[in-house]
Amino acid sequence: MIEMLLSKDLASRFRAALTAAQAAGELPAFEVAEVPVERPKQAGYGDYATPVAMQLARVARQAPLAIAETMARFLDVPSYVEKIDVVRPGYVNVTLSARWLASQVDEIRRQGPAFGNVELGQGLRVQVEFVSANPTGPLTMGSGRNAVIGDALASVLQAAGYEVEREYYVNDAGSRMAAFYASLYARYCQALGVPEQVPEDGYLGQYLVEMGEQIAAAEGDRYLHMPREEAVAAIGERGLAMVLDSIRTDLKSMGVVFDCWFSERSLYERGLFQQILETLRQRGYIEEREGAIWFRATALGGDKDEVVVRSDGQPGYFASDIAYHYDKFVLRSFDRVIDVWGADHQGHVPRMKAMMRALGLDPDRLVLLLYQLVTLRRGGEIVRLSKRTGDIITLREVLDEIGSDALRFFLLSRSAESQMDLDLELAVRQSDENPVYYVQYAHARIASILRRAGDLPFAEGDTSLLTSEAEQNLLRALLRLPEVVYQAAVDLAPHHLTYYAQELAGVFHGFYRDCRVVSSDPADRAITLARLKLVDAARVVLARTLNLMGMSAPESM
RNA sequence: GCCCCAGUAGCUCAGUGGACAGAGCAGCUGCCUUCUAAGCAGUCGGCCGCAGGUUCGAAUCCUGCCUGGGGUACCA
Repeated sequence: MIEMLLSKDLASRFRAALTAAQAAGELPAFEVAEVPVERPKQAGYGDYATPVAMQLARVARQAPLAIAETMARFLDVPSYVEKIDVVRPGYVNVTLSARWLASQVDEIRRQGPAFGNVELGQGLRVQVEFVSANPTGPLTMGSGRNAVIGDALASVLQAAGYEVEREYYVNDAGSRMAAFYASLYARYCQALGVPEQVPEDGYLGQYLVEMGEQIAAAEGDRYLHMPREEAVAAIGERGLAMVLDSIRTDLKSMGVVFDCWFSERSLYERGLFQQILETLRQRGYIEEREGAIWFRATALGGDKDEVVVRSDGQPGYFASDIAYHYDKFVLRSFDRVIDVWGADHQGHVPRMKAMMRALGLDPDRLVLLLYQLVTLRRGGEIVRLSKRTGDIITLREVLDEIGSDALRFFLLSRSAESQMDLDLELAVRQSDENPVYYVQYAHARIASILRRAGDLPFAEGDTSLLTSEAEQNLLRALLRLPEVVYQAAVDLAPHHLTYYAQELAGVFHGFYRDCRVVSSDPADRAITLARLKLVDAARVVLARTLNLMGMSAPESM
């Protein structure tokens, strides 16, 4: 069974201590809220601390220090704690027992790849829908950030005890696709020497020229003999399949694999959209105006109404979104859905929330996770991106240049709401100094030590020998993973993993400096076995951390 | 105009109510006979955009302003 997080356990013990002190008449009656337990930034203040006494000073009408002392006196001190200190303004500091810390080596090794899991989700079903780029061309760097955030978030939520499904929403309907089909048709014609213009709002990228040539080479001019509309549709289908195939390939080479590819078009083919539209109409959330059909978002807290069916009779993107989210929540009954969106879609958030209300669903079950866009530079020069004009840096190009591990780490290492600059020249030039190698190198070092150990029976190692500062620091760092997973899952912020990974690697490198592990001196046998066991536990934790980030854990570098 | 995100070390960014504000890169000084120097140790570097306010305590919360990015009713 997975143990409770120490910080949560301590919080409840502090709370119980306050209540007990009240019952004993040593503290006045007041509402005891949740007790904050934090990790002191400064060394020397222990492993955990609570400032709760300062917060209670006013309501308890006592000096913070007195409250802290009283609370400490009534505290049921758990076996993993070495000592409790009450200090200066009113902090209560908790120091973990060295012996208990060392004993966790066995616990980590016992849990293996499951170490780091926490019970937060309790089996709740969560869908993470991400990437979902229009299949009109190759994936861009923006989709790369989306993929990395979505995939790592899904992994973190799984580790936190949720039942997670990864989904890609294929926008295979609508006006953008029509423009794509017409553009590809034009390129196909041009490849055969037939003059045909790419439409005004079409896609100008070079990749479409190549696709047109490929189709011409494979099929000859047979599409030219069809009625034009039929030919555009047939070539479009073919182009869609080609693009989806390349998208799938690119994502797979980043280690991103989806459980479900959901077709937008299917929402219409199944009649689901028409059905939901009727439901909303009956509920009074639909009205016709200026020849279009509108969703009355303003009646449900939205900032403005939204067109569902345009005056030309074509359903807009929002029409699909309504049916799609009905399908997610009602037909597939996900408890929670997280849509990962670029910040350029932020304007839709209020209407999505309004839509949830219109469907009779709790808006909080839908989370729109927005990430700011990536600004690409080449040597300081901003590279403007547009799939339509064809001025793009593809995800594939960057992957080929710096590799999946480095790209994932880089794109994951900033919080979603922070805009980020990626200088392509720098990314390539600094690749040797990239933190990704720092972290992976620690894993390779561990593997090297374990190889050196040969068949030494370190499973027999006596962990109580692991008392030095370097060993204890490493133990503390290893035990932080569950807390990091917990926090990343609560905040929906997988970037915490990258900072933890660097810290863990740093602590390990320090341990490596201070502690010779494999000694040839027979007198050192006991400490060698104990340290090998610790190193093996470090391997487990570092590998899990890399795995959660979707990165490889190399045995050698 | 209005709405959203950001503004923290030379650069890229963590930290969003608690103890002297952190990391990586860049700069400077040292460390390889010994399990991988893609490493380690040290050092330099900050009116946390500006001005008020709330609080025992503010980079963190509130108000106003400045700067950058994004959005803003029939594109997605």
